[in-house]
Amino acid sequence: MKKSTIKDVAREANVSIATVSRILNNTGKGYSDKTKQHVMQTIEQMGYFPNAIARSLINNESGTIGVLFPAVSGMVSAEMLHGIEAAAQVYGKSVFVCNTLSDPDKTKHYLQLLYEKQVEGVIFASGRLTRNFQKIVKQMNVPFVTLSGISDLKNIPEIKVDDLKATYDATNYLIKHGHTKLAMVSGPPHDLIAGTPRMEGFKQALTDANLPCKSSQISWSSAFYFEDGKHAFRSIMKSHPEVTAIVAASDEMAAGVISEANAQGIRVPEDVSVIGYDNTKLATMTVPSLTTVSQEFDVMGYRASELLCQCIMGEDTDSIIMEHKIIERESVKKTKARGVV
Amino acid sequence: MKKSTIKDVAREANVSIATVSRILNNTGKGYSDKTKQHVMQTIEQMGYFPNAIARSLINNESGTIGVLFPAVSGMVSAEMLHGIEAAAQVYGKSVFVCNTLSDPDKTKHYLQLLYEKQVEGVIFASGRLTRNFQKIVKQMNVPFVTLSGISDLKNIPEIKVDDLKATYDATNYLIKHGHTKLAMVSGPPHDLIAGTPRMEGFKQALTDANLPCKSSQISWSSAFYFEDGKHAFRSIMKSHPEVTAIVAASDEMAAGVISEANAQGIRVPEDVSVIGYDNTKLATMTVPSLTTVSQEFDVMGYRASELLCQCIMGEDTDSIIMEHKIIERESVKKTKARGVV
DNA sequence: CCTTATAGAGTAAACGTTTACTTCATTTTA
DNA sequence: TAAAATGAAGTAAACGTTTACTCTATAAGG
Repeated sequence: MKKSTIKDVAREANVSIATVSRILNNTGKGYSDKTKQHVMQTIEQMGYFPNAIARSLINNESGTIGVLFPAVSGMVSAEMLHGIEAAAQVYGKSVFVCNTLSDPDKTKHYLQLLYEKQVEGVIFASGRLTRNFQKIVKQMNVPFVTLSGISDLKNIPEIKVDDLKATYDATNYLIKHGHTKLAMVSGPPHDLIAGTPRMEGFKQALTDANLPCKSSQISWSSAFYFEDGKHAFRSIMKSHPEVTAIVAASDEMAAGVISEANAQGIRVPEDVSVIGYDNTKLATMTVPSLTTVSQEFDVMGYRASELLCQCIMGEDTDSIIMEHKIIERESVKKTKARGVV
Repeated sequence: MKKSTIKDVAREANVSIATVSRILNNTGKGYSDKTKQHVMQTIEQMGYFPNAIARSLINNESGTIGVLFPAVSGMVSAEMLHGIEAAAQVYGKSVFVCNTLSDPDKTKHYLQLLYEKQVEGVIFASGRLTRNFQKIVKQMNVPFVTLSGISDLKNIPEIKVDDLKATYDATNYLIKHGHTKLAMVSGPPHDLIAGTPRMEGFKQALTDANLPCKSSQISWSSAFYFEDGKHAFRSIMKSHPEVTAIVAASDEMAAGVISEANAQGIRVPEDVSVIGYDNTKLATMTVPSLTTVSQEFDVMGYRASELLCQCIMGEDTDSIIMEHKIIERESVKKTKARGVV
């Protein structure tokens, strides 16, 4: 049973296709109330739905946007995507998801695909938009937005939190609670998104507080996972057993720290305090629950999507630095009063 | 700068659009090697990319599939989506994501949207495809697949694990490890996907082992989250303090159980053993780490997507019951030998 | 050397819409 | 009452492709 088209409707209702089209688009002109009713009725009973592809072709508007993620598995991407989709819906856009696996070839391939599919804009999430992609991005000639990532290209709005500042604040939070022997478990230092800036924030906070700040106070791993946190904390404890507070570059790492501390008979927060980063659901599930820096990923996704849609409509827009805040739970202990928050 | 079309390429290369088209589609006929090279070169230098929308229109193949989730946030959906996208890519399809928020109106709206966008198939994930949707599904006339959900409609292949059997096995695992006083923390009993069958599996295992099985041994909540697990365990401990083992309907709930146990000074697994469900990443992060029933969501997503693409190509296919297995970690204690696994 | 295959390349219709332009009947205006 | 204005409705071109069909020149066959 072939799908019915506007032609079928027109024939069935004894009007021209132009009339049907005008009625469907509610132009308000070009038909009488009577014919409108009649046509609507035939449409209803035929179960006709317009073909969005044909529409796109002539209107030159696909009504779609593309989202590139390194990988959609993982809480962070999931929440972002949720927000992205929600905002897109509001603006009447559909969302194509793409998993680049951080592979430049795959990324380029997806960009081409999105180009061919005539997407009206692209959200580039959690990755680095390098010069490599400049050519295709330029060719596509549609708005791009980076979400929690970085762009080597000019004039691409960004939605992100200020990682440096957030980590600075996290570190400072520990200091304000009386801690003076701090260490950090971090991701890879060459990760310009979540590595470098967070490490930098940690160092600056220490320096500004006139506390010692040696590079050995930072133990980094190749990623931000649970196991990475465990290992990093283990090595910190070897080299700096005097430490009383840890800033972790992700909640997962913080959970790893807690788990390892547990294994070593170190109590959290009595012996060592831990502050996390991300405020994922996980932060509520650890024992003790995690004090952490909140990044509202769903909101970030929403804002990114919103921003993109506004760009698409030709409004001019600007980058958004999301606010962060510290969510206080149970993993940080006040050591001695010292200008408490 | 307008996008260049096949016409522009044709003009530039001094050939007809038909020739360009044939070359692009690699038909192998209708052009000489020389012209092919020449045309490819002009294409390259013009930065031309074919318009997939125009192609779709004439070929009547959109190259897209749609995925409906109650919400893409959350580990489970995220992993599924990852698998879905991966398989779709292999089959050359792009993926539209939709968040229904379990709202029937929204769901219907999305189905219509997907219909208009001419998707070639739909994956209905983690939800119930009710009679409500029968009409539109029929009209769409494209393959549907349910993923970890249920369908009231006939002839819709399903990809799921046998929840009843999996919970039966989980319960049995505890029994085999010498536990005789069991309880369950469950989701809502009217949830036909993850509620009813899991409770049923628990009961059957007890019955088959000739153990007492009163409904008070199951404490259920309205959802499957951490807090739900906490509360449920609390109420179990009130009514059945003798219990030595808990089967939880999700890892999050199990984490809640562990957390609550901790708060009450009950040791896991020494005093009470816990088995989870899902084998999410969370299962490795609890202290102690969770023994749990593995559902490989990414694989499930992949298989669902694969199945759908096969349906699209007209192959006939059948539902897939995924295997489950029990991942042994630290949250279950062997009480006394009794025909151990 | 003439007929017939063959292969390169072009023409134009089709896909399902939208929309500028036209036609025609009815109403308004002077 | 004739001219002008209005509004309903139709005609056909356009969007960027694919493809069946056609045309022409060259190669093959007798």
